[in-house]
Amino acid sequence: MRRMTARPANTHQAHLLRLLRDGGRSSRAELGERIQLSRSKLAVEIDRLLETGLVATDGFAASRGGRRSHSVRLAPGLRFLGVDIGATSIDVAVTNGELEVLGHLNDSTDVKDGPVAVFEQVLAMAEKLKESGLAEGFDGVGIGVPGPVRFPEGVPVAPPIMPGWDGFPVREALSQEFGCSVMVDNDVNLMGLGEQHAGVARSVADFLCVKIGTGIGCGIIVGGQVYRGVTGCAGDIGHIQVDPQGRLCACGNRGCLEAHFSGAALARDAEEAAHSGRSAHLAVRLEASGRLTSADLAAAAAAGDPVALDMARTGGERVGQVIAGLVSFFNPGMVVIGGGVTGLGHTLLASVRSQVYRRSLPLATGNLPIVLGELGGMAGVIGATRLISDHLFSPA
Amino acid sequence: MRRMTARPANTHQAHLLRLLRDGGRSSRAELGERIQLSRSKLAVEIDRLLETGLVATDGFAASRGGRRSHSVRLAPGLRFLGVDIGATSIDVAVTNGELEVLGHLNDSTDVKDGPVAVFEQVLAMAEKLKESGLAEGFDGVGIGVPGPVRFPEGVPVAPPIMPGWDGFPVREALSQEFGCSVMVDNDVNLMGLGEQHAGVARSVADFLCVKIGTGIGCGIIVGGQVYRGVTGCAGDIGHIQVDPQGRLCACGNRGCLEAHFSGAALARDAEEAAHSGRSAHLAVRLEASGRLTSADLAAAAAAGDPVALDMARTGGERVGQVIAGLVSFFNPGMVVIGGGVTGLGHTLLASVRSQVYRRSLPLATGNLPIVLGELGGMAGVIGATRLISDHLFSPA
DNA sequence: GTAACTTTCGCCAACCAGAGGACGAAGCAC
DNA sequence: GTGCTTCGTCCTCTGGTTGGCGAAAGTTAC
Repeated sequence: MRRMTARPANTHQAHLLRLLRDGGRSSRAELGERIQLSRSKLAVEIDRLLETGLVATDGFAASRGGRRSHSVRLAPGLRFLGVDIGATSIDVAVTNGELEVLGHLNDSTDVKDGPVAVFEQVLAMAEKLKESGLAEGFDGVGIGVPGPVRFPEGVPVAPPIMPGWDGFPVREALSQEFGCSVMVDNDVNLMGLGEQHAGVARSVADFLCVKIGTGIGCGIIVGGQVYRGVTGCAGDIGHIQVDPQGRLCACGNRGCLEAHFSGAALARDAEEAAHSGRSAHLAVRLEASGRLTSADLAAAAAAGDPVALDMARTGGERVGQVIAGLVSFFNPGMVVIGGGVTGLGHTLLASVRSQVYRRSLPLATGNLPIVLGELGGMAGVIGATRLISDHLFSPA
Repeated sequence: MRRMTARPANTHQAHLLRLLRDGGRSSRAELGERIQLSRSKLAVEIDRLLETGLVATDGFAASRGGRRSHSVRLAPGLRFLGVDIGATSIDVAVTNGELEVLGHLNDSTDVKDGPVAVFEQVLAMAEKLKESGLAEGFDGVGIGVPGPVRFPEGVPVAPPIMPGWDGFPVREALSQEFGCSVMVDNDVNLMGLGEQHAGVARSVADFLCVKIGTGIGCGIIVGGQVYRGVTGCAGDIGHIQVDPQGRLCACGNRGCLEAHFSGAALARDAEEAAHSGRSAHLAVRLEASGRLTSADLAAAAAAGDPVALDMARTGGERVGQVIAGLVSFFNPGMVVIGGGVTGLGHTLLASVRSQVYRRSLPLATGNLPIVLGELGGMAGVIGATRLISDHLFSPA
C-alpha cells in the first residue's frame, strides 16, 4: 500500500483531521458543529481532504431525525508507530489514525548500549509488527527517549543516563530508516501527552505528570500543550534537593530526590534490606531472582511486608515534598503519577497526597486530584503517536 | 477632559494600539511593516481609530528618503493609573498611553487595616496626582495586591497576610470609584509584567520573577504571558521547604523558605543579632531607629558588617536552593530577582547563582541570566498599567 | 539648480475567499 | 400521503487582498 504523503494544506484541514482523530468517524454536520467554519467552506475542505486521500468516506451516519448524512473518517490505512525507549526496556506500538493501539510489543534492552544497537532492536520490533499484518508501513513515527532532547531537531543533548546518545541525530536517522516523518521527545513529556489524550487527564489543560522509573522526571502540560522550556529540559526534577543532609547523588550533590527514591535507588535499598535480614520477604525474592527491582518491592508491599511498606511510605513522602513544591509553584489542575514504581500504588499515593495537602495552599489543593496514570506502560507509546500525529496533522 | 470610552473593535485595531503603545509614534508605513495587513485595510482601521479618538495624528515622521509620512500616536490624553499595594507601602503612578511614568507617589501603609482604609489612601494619592496636573481622570487602573487573586473577577482569595481582604470585590468597587476599567492581580505577577515591558526581561518570553519582600513569591511568564495556574495562585513559593529540620513557620510546617529568608524573617534575625551583640553595626542602627528592616541589613552589608554579609549569603543559598529547583523544573530563559531585599545586591546574587549553577543541569543553566530587576520599586506599578492597557487594548 | 530616483499615500479596479441564505433531496413520524 | 427535520449544494454578497497608478515630497547625482 502506498503511504500517505499528503499533509493538510491549511489550519482548517489540520483542525478537521484532529477532530476526526479524536472524535472518530463523523458526519459533515457533526464536524460543522465542532468547527468554526461555514458549511460551504467546510464542504470544500472535506472534499479536498478526500481528494488527497487523507480521509475517506465511511458509509452513512446514524440519522438524527432527517436526511441521513455520509460519514467521513481518517484514511483507514493510516498507521503510526509509537516507540518508548526506557532505560531498561523498549515499548513499540502501532496505531491507526485514531491512535487506537492495534499491536504492542515490549522488549528489554540496555540504553547504555548506544543508539545504534537500540535502534536495531526497535527496527526489528517494528518489522515484527509489520509481519503480523498490522501495517504495511508507517505514516509517522514518534519516539520517546529517557533524557533531554533538543526538540526541533530531535537530538538528545547531554543525557545523563544515555552515554553515547549525546548529539546522535535520532530524528534524521530514523526518518531515513522508516521513510517517514519522525518526532523525538523526552519520554516523560510523551507520557503526559498520552495520559492527556487517552488517560486520566483527558480534558485537563494544565497538569503535571510525574514519572518515577529508573530516574524521575515531570511532564508539564500548559494550555493543553507540552511545555519544554527554553532549552528543552523543563521537568528535570530528579535532582531537586529533598534533604540538605541526604545521600550523596551521582550528580555530585547531596539529597537529590533521585538518590532517595527512584527505581534504581529503591532496588538498591531493597537488596540492602534483604541482605541485612530486615525483610525476610525481600530476602526470599532476592534468593529467587538474584536481583531486586521496584516490581519486587511492589510485590512485597502488596504482601504486607513492613519494610517494603515503610520504604514506599518514606519514599512517597520525599516525592510528595517535591510535588508539594511544584504544586505551590505551578498550581496545576491535576497531578498524574506514573512509571515503574506505580506498583506501590496506594501506599505511595497516600503519602504523596498527605504531603501535598499539608504543605501547599488550600487554594491550590482544594480541587486537585493526585492520581495514578491510567495507561500504565502504554502511556508513552500512545503519547508518541499523539506527538507525531499532531505534527502531521498541522499545516506543512 | 472627556475620558476615552471607546475600545478597539477588532483584533487588528487592538494590535495597532499595542504597537503604538510599545513602539511610540509611528508612520502608517512603519505600522504596515510590523503588522500582517494590507495597506488598504490598514488605512481603514487607522482611520476608524482616529475617528473614535483612540489615536491622534502627530505631525510628520522623519523622512526615510521619500515623501514624508504623517505620524500617528495614541491619544495624548490617555492616562493609566498603576497601583502597587505592598504589605507596608503603597506605590501609585500615572502614565500616558505609552506607559511612560508621568508621576509617582509612595506612601507607607498597613495592609492589615483592610481594604476600605487602604483604598481611601489610594484614592487620596490618585487625587493628589490629578491635582498636580498630570491627569484629569484615568482611562484604566491596574492594581497589584500581595496575595492570590481570582483574576477574572478581580477578587483576593484567602490571602494569608491580608486579613479582611478575602472576597472583597476590589475590581468592582474601584471600577465604580474611578469610573473606568480596573484589573487586579497579584503584585508578583505585575512585577514580572513590568520587568518584561520596560525592564531586564524585554524580549524574554519565558522567565521567572522572584520577589523577596515581606513574603516571597514568583511571577511566571510563559510565552510572554502571565501564567496564573488553574486557581490563580501559581508562584506561591514562599512555603516550599528548604530544610526538613528548619524553623517553624507561621503556616504550621517546618523549614519554609519564607521562615528563613524574607523581609520579615531577616528583620527579626537582624534585631536578634543586634541584641545579642554579635553585630555592633546593627546594634547602632537598632539604637537609632528602634526597629530594623531589610534596608538596615542591606546598609550593614554594604558597610562590610560580617554578620550582615553572612545573613545575606546564607539567605541567598536558601533562595538559590529553591530557585535551582524551579530552574530544573521550568527551564526558564531568565530569572529576575526583585523586591525589598534586593538591597543586598551582589552578595545575595552571588550565592543564588552559585546554588543554581551547582544544582541544575548545565543544559538549563548554560545560558541563564540570573539578574536583579531593573525597575526597582517601579516594576509593580508599570506592570499594573501594562495589565490594564493589555486589557483595554484588546477587542471588547 | 535641475533631473532622476525613492518613498509614501490615497484611490481604484480586479480578484478571491468565505459567510450565509435559498432550495431541493432525503429521511422520519404520524 | 403530509408535514417536519436534516443534509448538502448552489448562489449571491460582502469584506479584504493585491496590484497598479499618479501625486506629493523628499534625497541624490550631476
